[in-house]
Amino acid sequence: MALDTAKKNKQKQRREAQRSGSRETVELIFEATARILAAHGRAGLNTNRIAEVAGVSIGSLYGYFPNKQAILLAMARRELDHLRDRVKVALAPAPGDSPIDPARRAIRALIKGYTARGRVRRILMETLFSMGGHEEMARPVSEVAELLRGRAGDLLPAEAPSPSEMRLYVLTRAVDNTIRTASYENIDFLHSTAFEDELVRLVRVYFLEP
Amino acid sequence: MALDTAKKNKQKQRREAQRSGSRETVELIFEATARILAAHGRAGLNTNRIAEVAGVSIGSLYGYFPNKQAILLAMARRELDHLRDRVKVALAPAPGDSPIDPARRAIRALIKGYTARGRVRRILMETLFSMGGHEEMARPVSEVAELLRGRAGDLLPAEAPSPSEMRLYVLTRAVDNTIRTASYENIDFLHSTAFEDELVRLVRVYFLEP
Amino acid sequence: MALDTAKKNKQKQRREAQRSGSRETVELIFEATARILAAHGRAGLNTNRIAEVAGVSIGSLYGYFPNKQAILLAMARRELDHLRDRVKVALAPAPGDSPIDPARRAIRALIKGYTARGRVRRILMETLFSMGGHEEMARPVSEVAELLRGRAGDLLPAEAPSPSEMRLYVLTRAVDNTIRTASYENIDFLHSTAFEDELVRLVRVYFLEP
Amino acid sequence: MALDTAKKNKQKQRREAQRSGSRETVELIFEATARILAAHGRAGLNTNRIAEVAGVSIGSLYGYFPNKQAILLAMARRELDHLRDRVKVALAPAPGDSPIDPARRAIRALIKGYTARGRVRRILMETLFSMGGHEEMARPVSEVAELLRGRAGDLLPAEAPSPSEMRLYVLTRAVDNTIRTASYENIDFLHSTAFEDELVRLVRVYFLEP
DNA sequence: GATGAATGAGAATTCATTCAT
DNA sequence: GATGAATGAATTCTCATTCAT
Repeated sequence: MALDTAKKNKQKQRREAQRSGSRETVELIFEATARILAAHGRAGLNTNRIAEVAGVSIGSLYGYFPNKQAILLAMARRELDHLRDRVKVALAPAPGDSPIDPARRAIRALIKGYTARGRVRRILMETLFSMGGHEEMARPVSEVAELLRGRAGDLLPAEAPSPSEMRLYVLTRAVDNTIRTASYENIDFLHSTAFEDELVRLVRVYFLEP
Repeated sequence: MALDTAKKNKQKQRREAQRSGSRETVELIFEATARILAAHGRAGLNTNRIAEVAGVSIGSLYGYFPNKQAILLAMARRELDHLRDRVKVALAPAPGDSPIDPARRAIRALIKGYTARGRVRRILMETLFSMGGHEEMARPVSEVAELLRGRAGDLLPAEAPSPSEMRLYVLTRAVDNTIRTASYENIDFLHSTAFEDELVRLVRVYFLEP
Repeated sequence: MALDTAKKNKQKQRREAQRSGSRETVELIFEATARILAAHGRAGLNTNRIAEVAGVSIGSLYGYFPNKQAILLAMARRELDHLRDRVKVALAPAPGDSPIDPARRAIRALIKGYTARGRVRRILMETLFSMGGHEEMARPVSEVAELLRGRAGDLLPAEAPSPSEMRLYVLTRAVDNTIRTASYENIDFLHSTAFEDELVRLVRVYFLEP
Repeated sequence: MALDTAKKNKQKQRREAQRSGSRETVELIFEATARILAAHGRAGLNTNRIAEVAGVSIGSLYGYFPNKQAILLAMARRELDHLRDRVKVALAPAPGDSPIDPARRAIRALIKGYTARGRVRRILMETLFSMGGHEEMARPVSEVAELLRGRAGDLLPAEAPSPSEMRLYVLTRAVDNTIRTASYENIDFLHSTAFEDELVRLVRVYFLEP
């Protein structure tokens, strides 16, 4: 279903209504959705169930979200933003950093982030994905790539070539996707230092070599 | 419906597949499914529509597949196998190959493979994915990794270290997923030589550097 | 569907019965079901038809009952309870009773009860039956047998032997089933005094003779 | 398994060719139906399954029976006739019989008959029943009643009143139905001598007392 | 704003039966 | 007669969404 079919024309009586109730109700809905997703998968998710688990009336739920997709979408975006934030924090320069340290911290953040709430995360991403949210999914990684581009001077040795946009594209996607896939496959070395080292090595040689 | 909630306990008394006209009917069903998926997405797909477009009765359709999921699953597997086969062919040694040539050919095959039937492919993969087919999705890539492991002697210079299993894991996933994501995002340089070169470089430096 | 193949594993997230308008809606559904059963038999009964005749949406119907069987079951139980109540009332001691009078009244109640709504009753009992409700069907008769056991002192002459459990079993089933069968066969003497007398005699001689 | 079965079906199409193919096929169909009924109940029965289990093609099945009901009906009639025959044999005078002995033998035959193939029997009877076969179901009992009527002189003491038609009706139904119900309820004293004695007593007092 | 009963289009699936081979 | 692939009407049940209170 195309994104543009949502009845956005409806007056959004939600926004932040009373500040207190609104915020909490949305949170209850998110939590309920996550719980159902974790326990019963996407096929087991329906709005009536969400409302029930959230302890909110179905009517209220529709006061906060125009339709079911919107709930999943909002959650997906939030998830995406959280992880992006953590990666950005990891990439921030720290006193005593060697050039590769930020990369290592970012990789760690990704591994941790992708592992947490695995099933729910995956379903949310699929939802976003199947709604045509490709750009949206790519956005956090793009932002990180952009960040790296700006900090290339700091992160790379003077003699290293300034990375092209495409190179940053490939590198960020390679790292991000490899970790994501590994977490989905639930490989046994996912949390090993060796795996982290291997990814760090990928970054190092790919960036530094001519 | 998730696999774990499937009604497996139901009596499977359906007349077994492999009727006489099997081949063609199955093909008709696959084609119809692909066409509907391309035109209306996963949400627009229903068995009655498939049967109608395929020019087959709904009863017949259920003579060949036990349920809707099974159709998608079979298609997903086929898709996976096709691409894996193309990659394997690409990796086969050819006279006059330089060490990196097989990799380049494989990368080309992947780019071409992921681009073809993009939307349908994606939906099929999501289906497989959401049914817990993680292992299954990983299988083709694993097979390729295994193949590379066996041919390391041919492909790598004598002085290069024999790649560990983990290194092969990271490399194959990095390449595969980067191309996949790029095709989903439909980036503009997807079919450029520069992109291909960049990926070839990824393989080269990652394998050859210490 | 037999009880043992029922899909119990399905998520029962249906909004629980006892909605506000419950009483009337349930009644409408029961009436519609009875009407259809009477006119078209069990094979002519389907949930859409029930909803239509009841003037209720199909969705509402499923808000009150989890499936078609449940409707039939609830009706069967109610039918069973009604008749049992009538028989119990008939068995209650009345001033000026001769020892056999309660039995005669009970027999009358049974004949009347089994005759009313004949076809519908029969189908309901078959349903209950075919779902393994043997115990349930036997319950009302058992209760009556128990009641009789408790009142044996009142009902039997002092010199009569206190009836064994088995004797009560045989007697209650004999009477109940004979009337039931007669009503199904629709024999012509069903409402004759002679038939009633014959059954009364059965009770009398069976209880009083050594 | 599936393919194996299919092939076996094919090659077995020969075996007993001309001979009493008809007779045996019908038997195979009956057996298959009984087996399915026993294992999966009426809801689990469908013509394709019958054909499969019987090792007969669905087309053949329809060569022997015009529709599904007809199969059940024929089986029900056969079942009914079997039991009636056994009861008749039991009632036949035997040298050294006391007046009540035939009744006792008949009761034994009924208990045994109703216990055997319990579930299948029940479903067959329900089917016959729900198709309006009340008369048919009553026929065997009526025949027995008629037989008893003809033999009243032998069976009853000279001073006993000749039983009226209605009396025979009540007695035969009382005995038959009580045993039937007891077998459905699967009561624990079903096969006890006490139960048999109780029923014999029912017959005795009901017939002999004024 | 909240509630939750009601709605009903729509989807999956079944299975008795036919008929060309 | 036998075969079994094909048929498709019919049925159950779901669930996103609405709206009167």
